[in-house]
Amino acid sequence: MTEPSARPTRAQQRHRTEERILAAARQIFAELGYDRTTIRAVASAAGVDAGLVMHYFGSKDLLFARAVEVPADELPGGTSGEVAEALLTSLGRRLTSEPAASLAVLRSMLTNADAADRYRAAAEPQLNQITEAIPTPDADLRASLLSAIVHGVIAERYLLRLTHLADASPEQIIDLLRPCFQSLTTPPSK
Amino acid sequence: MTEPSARPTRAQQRHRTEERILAAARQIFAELGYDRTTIRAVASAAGVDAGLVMHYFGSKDLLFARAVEVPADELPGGTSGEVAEALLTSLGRRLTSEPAASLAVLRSMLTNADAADRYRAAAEPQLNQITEAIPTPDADLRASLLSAIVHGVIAERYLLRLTHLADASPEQIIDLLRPCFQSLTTPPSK
DNA sequence: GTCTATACATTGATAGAC
DNA sequence: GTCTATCAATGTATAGAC
Repeated sequence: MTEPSARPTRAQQRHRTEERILAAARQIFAELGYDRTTIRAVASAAGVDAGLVMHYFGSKDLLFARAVEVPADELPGGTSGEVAEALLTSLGRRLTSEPAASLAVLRSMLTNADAADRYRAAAEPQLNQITEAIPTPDADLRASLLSAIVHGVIAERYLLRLTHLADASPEQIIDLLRPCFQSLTTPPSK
Repeated sequence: MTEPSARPTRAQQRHRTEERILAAARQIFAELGYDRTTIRAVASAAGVDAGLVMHYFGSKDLLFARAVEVPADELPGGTSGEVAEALLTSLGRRLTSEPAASLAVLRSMLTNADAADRYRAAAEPQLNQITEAIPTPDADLRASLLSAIVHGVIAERYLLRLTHLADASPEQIIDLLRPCFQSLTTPPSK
């Protein structure tokens, strides 16, 4: 037993550089997507060597996996109307400060099978929860459409930067989408 | 002047192989995206050599440009209600038989600046036409949201293959989205 | 016109020095 | 623990033979 209050240079130092590498990876993956991101670029941004990154994470795939792993955000269920509003607030949160990890997945989604799987895995519990709250036979399709809308808006705002979408305030976007979400979460009035 | 009815092996033969290469390129770009698509794979799929592809198109970028160039589909304008319905029919058409060129652009959009520009260029006239038909100050934002929804649905159906979205019939999707589109194209009833 | 051979750069990954 | 040196593979692009 060495003194417990001493600075543990070993594991602590490693953990710090590991976090630094992960932060750099998240940012670059989000900017360039999976394919265009190189180990060298990540290492350089983190101020370390490329070999060290490999030494820590084993491969580019594993680095990507570690960089984008994120606890699925909680989405409270409830009645159909409540779910619609919860989805809107969730969207609002993601429209104000979107974590780099989600953007990395979004951008890599279409070119990396791993990213696509991650996206699906993250979306599935959300989809199920939404599905349960919608009292129609086509609830699963409605939930999928809601998911598609959310991700379409985020993608075109953050990744594609369509001007009008990028400039608008989250509140404005949410207000415009509210009728959409309500119509999708409630059965036809017929 | 050689006999006009003879088979012009020169230009005609070239044109045929060029078209074969372009068809192969469209398909592979749509499947793999810009980055993962290699000249070699395109050449192989077209039954020719990689050098020939370079000889014809000059570079990978130019090949991509030629492969995905497509006349912007006409979107008739009109009143806000008519535009909503026109958008839905347009979406329905793209949900039944989507040309490979559009999918190639969609998949490459997030990783290739060229593809992103092409996407914007193709979307802009549509956006303007929609904007003009909506009689509200935030018409441009509404148009952008409509665009985001359309592309979100297409991306998750064709590229990500979310099961419920991939299995649903175009009519079912359109019917569910109709209220959304109407609420976005018409001013608040207030 | 079409294909072969190859130059040149870049990348992911490995082994070993400090 | 961190970095240098290097390997092997891949991909774009070029030059030239047939």
